[in-house]
Amino acid sequence: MRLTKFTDYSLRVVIYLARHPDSLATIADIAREYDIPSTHLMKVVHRLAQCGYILTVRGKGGGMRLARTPDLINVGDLVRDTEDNMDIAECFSPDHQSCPMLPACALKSVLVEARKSFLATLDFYRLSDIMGGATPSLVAPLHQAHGTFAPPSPGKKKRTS
Amino acid sequence: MRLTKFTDYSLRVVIYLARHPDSLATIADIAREYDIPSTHLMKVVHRLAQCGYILTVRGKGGGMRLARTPDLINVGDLVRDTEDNMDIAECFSPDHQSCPMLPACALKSVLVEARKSFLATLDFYRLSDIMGGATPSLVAPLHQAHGTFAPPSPGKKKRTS
DNA sequence: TACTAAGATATATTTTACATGTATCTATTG
DNA sequence: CAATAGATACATGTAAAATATATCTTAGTA
Repeated sequence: MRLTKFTDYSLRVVIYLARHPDSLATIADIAREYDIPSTHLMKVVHRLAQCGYILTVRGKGGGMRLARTPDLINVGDLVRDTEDNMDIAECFSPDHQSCPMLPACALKSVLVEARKSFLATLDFYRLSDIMGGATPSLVAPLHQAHGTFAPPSPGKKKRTS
Repeated sequence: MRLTKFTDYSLRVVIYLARHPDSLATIADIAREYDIPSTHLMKVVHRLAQCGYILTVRGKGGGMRLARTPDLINVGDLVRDTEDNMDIAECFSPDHQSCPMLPACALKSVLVEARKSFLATLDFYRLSDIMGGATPSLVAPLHQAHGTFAPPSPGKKKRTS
C-alpha cells in the first residue's frame, strides 16, 4: 500500500512553496532541490494549478506560488486531488458485480471505512502543520496525537480555516 | 492507493474458508469460485499457512481449512501480514536521509499516523464480521459505524477474542 | 508399490500502472 | 525577437506485481 510519487511530489511542491513564500519558484528550482525529474514535476504542477492549490506564471521570470496561505491548504484534500486511483481492492471496480459472495460480503464496506479513516487523519492536518521550521503552526497537534490519535470529538473534522 | 491482489486474494481465501467450514477446500476450489489464477493462489495459501491463519493438508484428499474460528481472525492483522510494502511514500525508504527538509518536515509522521488509522479501522473487524451470511457475527458493529467511525473509546482497539 | 491428487518451492515470464522522456506550443519579459 | 517560463501531447522505460511453468514432496488409495 503506497501513494504514487505523483502524490508524494505534489506534497513536496506545496511544502517547498510554503517554505519559500517570498518569490516565484520554478519547476527547475524544485526539481533541483529534491533531485527529482522536472518532466514529472511538470505534470504535478499542472495538476496543482488546475486544482487551485498554486498559481502559475508563464514566461520569463515566471514560476509558481501558493494560491492560498499554508493554513488554508488541507493535506487530505490535496491527497484526494492528486492520488487518482483510490480503489483499494478489486471489488471497488465497477465490473466486479459477479463476486459470488455478494451481497452478504462486507469486505468492501470495511475497506471503504478504513480508507475513510486514512483520509480523515490527513484531513486533520494543514500544510502549515507539516511544512516545518519557517512558519510555525498556529496550533501544534502533531506530536501530541501520536499513536493515540483521537478524532476531534464532535463536529467538523477538517481544519482548513 | 491500493492493496495488492495478493492481499485481496488472501482475504477472499479466508472468507471462503469461513463460509465452508465443514470440509477441506483445495486451491482449485477457491480459484474456480472467484475465477482467479490458481498459480497465484498457491503463494497466497502458502503465506497464510506460514502466518498461522490456515492449516494445510498435503496429498490426495488434502486441502486447507481455517486454523482458528472466524471470530479469532483479525482483518488488520491479516492485511499487515500479507501486504508487504507498507511504505506509503518515498521518505519511508531507509536511503532517504538526504531530504532537504529534514528534520523539520512533519510529512512522514502525518503519513504514519494516517496509515495507523487505516489499520486501526481494520483491526476493529474480525473475519466473522465480514464473511457475511452463513455464520452471523456475534456483535454487529458494521453498519452502525459507517461514515462516522469512532474508535472504541478508551482501551483496547483490537477485537480478536 | 505404484498411481494420483494435493500442497511446497523455485524460477521464469508477462502485464501494467506508474514514472520518465521528448518535442512542440504558448505566454511573458526585457 | 530572443530568452525563459509553463502547457500540452505523445512516446518510452521500468519496476513491482501478477501469472505461468516445472519440479519436488507428501499422503491417500487401489
